Amino acid sequence: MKNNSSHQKISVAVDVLLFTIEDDKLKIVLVKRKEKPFKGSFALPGVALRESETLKEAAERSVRERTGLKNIFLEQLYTFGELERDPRSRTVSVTYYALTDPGKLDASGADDGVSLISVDEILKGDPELAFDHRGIIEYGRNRLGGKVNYSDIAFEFVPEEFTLPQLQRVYEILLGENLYKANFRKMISPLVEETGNMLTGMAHRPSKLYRRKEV
Amino acid sequence: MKNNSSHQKISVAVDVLLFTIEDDKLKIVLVKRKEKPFKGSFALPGVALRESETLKEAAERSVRERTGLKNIFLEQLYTFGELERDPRSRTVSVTYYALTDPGKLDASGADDGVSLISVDEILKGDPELAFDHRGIIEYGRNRLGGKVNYSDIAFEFVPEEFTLPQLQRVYEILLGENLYKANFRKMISPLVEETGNMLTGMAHRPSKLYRRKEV
DNA sequence: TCAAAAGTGTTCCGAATACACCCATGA
DNA sequence: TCATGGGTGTATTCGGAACACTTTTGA
Repeated sequence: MKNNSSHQKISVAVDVLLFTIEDDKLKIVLVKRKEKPFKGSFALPGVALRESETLKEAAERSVRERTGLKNIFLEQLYTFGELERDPRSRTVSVTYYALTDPGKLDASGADDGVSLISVDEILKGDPELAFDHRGIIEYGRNRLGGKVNYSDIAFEFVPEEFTLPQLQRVYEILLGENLYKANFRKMISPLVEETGNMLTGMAHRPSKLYRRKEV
Repeated sequence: MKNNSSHQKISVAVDVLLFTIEDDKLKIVLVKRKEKPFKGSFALPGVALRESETLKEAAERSVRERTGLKNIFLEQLYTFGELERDPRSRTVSVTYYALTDPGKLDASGADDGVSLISVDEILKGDPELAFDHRGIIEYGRNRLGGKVNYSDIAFEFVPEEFTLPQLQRVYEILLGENLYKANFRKMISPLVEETGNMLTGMAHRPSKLYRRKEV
């Protein structure tokens, strides 16, 4: 950190990867660009960092302005600073990833121009995204996969009350592999407690509802 | 990432945590500040990001300018953006951590004003550091501890040829706990191969020298 | 009464843990 | 010959992987 009297012509952006799971698929919130460059393409929701806000506050603002969501899980992902990432000017992008269950997202009243897109499809190249955002999403997707096993992020994708089969599907989608029911339950049971409610109405045995246990 | 025609008065710095292990202690390279603020205090070596360089290139430059080292292990750590971190101006600091064995560091001819300080001492509060650099080092130290177990970073702290007891000490220092010799060897043996050389001159049985095996 | 998915107990296996012992050197 | 640390084999424990089975509902 040197004294920087000469003036930097470098912009700082904060972009957010807002993930959710819907229809058994990992999806991400993208916005359609209304301006050049990449007009009409999908891009990550992002903001220019203001002098009066921290990085995390900027990320929260980005989420709030596009989706109305507040108080959701938000962690810094990585900072991207390649030279040609933004054709307009040299821009460093500090990225955050946010997680939510689709219920909250539906209820929050998102803007028009906000879409939920399958991450798998994006990584296959369809649709094409603005800037280097596909690469950023790929990086974030990998981080998610790694974090499932040694953190509690999976709980962020389900409502407060959830069934164990629901939670297991979250793990399976994030890990990209199927898990054995009995083993999953043994692994997860110290972290959850029954609410006493049941989820009924299915054409099979009802499942117990659980909540996350405070540890 | 919004069109940012209005001008940001935000500086981007790149600071580096250059760790090494010397005298059985984890140490970090610090520089003594010659200017206000925090004149005379130790600080992380850092540079102001230039328009023409990537973040990683800036980190490499920071290491090279202070220590002469090139081609060492370097990974992004975190980006710090609290409002009052730098009293001069709003500064976002993208941090990297670098690892090296002390032999390379000695041989590289570091500047005056460059010191190797014990990380444990710093975390205890002595010496006090400039800016929020103590907190940054604490964050980096924790990351190192976590990474030891699922990556190969320990090898970065030893020379190309090393003994298993040396490598075990690296693990122990990074983990902060002692390991069982036999178990450590079983864990590490798939990753190393004998060079055929021995380290002699000790008042006990000589130890075999190993190199990292390409996997 | 049957399909479908929820829910549970038990075995099996391999890796991490712990322990016990032998080996080669300098002094 | 002894202190010191290098080096190795084996028993034990624990958690994850795999399997087999029972339960409860709607249709």
